[in-house]
Amino acid sequence: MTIEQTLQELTAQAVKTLYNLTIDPHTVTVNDTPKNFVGSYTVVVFPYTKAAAKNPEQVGKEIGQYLTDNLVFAQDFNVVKGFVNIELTNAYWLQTFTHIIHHENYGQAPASGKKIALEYIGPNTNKPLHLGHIRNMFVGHAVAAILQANGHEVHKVNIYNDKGINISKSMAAWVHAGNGATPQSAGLKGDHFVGYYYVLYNKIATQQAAPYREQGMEPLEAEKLTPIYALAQQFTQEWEQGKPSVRQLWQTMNGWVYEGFAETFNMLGISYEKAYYESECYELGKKLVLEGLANGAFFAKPDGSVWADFTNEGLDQKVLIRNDGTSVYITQDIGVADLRYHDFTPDQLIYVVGDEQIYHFKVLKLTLQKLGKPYANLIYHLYYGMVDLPEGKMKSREGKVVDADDLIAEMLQTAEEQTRELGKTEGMNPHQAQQLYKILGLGALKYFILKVNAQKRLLFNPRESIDLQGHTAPFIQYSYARIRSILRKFNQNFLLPNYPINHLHPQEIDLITEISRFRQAIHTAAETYDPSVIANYAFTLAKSFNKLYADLSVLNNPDEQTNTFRVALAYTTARTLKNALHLLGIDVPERM
RNA sequence: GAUCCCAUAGCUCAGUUGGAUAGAGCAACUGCCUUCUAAGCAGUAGGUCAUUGGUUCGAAUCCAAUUGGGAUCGCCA
Repeated sequence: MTIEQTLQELTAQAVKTLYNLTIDPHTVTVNDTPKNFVGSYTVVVFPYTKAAAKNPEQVGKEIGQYLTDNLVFAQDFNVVKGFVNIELTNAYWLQTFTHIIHHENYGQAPASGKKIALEYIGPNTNKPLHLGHIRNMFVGHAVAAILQANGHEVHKVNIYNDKGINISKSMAAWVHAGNGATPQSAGLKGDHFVGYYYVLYNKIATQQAAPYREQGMEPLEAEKLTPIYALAQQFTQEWEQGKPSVRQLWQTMNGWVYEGFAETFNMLGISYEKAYYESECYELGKKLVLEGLANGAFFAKPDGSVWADFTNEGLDQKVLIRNDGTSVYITQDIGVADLRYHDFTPDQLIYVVGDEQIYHFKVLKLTLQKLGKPYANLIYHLYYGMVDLPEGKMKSREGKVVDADDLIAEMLQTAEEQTRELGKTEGMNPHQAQQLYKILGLGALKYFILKVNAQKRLLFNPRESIDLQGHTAPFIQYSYARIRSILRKFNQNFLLPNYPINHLHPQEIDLITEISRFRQAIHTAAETYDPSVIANYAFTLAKSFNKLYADLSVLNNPDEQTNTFRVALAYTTARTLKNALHLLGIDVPERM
């Protein structure tokens, strides 16, 4: 039982004994005592003043006394208004700390038996990754790690939207204007190479559509009349028919893209256990839809298209198979869900996908319910907000995007410049220095994105480089590196079973308190699927250590016991910082 | 038109199941490196928690309305 739970139980007992009021211990509010008051935990007693028929101050004193009398670890208490602040004994803190230092994986929950399949990344194969994917990857990776730390079995999977009109557009432009070029001949990363032709397609289509638009036609309609669109459309149909030359070209261009993606994933430390491909799932999706049509879950329109009706659920009708018999986006997701369910038999299917698709996943869930699938209710759409540029939302078609690879390169460069400026590379060989730039640059980028609650929109200004000071990953990494430096200097065994320290410094207690919160932080982050909980936790812990470091000496105290104890405390802090950052996919340097 | 999301310091964000005087970082200003790494620490200044009403001992937090911003409602993905 945690100390909070103990305090809840005892408060319920106190209320029963003192005022003959029976309450559920879970309803007792126990908070961390704010910094400007004395104490560690605070019990709120306002709710019991009526039953006690006394003022809050009086009730606080009585309950405080009861708690102090009945809790071994209670040292003292004070009452401010209706708040009872409990001070705990040094013995409690030492015991807490001893427990943590002996548990390398403190914070990790025991196995829950819950199995989760988590989908993330989900790129289209017609263009390179951008800042939106970066947020997706960081959030997905972090949430997976956090759920794992909370005891769940997590299977990370990816989905490639590898077929359809957008890929056909890149193909059409390449056939139209590529002259047999390859990424090698063009000197481009594969995904950028294919993306170049996607942008080129849009240029050509815009040019060809100009006369129609001048007649007042909508751009989307005008595009459909262009020869380049006709070619893309033709590829799409021939692809569905399985025409070998089209399949061959498709495979080649997708192959280039996958090579490019792999490089970026590798750079970012992003991985997945299994990839699904739309091209391999849409037929299963169609089959399931047709089964639904046969058993009356869906209906057909006169033109042959297949629909689901959600008007009873307050939504619209939704097309599932087009009148030409081809599948739409949701059709593949039906097939993917089915495959994934049978691959992993998970207890939950998490989809890390942007909030623009909230409606899509609502419909997907309802569609699977209509099909009577057991996994319909396992679906959880973990959505994140769009990334805004100062000018507004990113738009791929207009080339208004922040490219992932460019951004990574800029971060490494920023990290290098600042590191050199501070003269931190002294004594490092070029390889070590490069490693450090990467740890710091990518750490700063990941932290910048993950410290914001994933569901909120994120503002990114490409003209202002991401800070390396303040509320950032390097701040936390710096605390870690400082501690590593101390440990190198100390160079003795400090894992003693007992610390005969009678006078714990308040800042030492603060730090132990902060370290001990890691378990709760993981729990909260997992429950809310929110990496920012961990990001903020790590920052608070680092700050707490930095303050102690500035005010007290860790290893230059006159008495050896204090040195040993503080080094152990620093060691545990570093370990916790490292573990916390690891959950965010962020590395730590030994020196910086 | 309908559904959903958001609104906290100049800027970017925290703020637990409702709890004390709403907190950080950046930017501005002031101190602190002969002692363990100054990517740090301490301090000053900065707020009508969008507005109004309601529930409550207590509301940034819950409810309603209003205002402003955004997303979605494609035989795009």
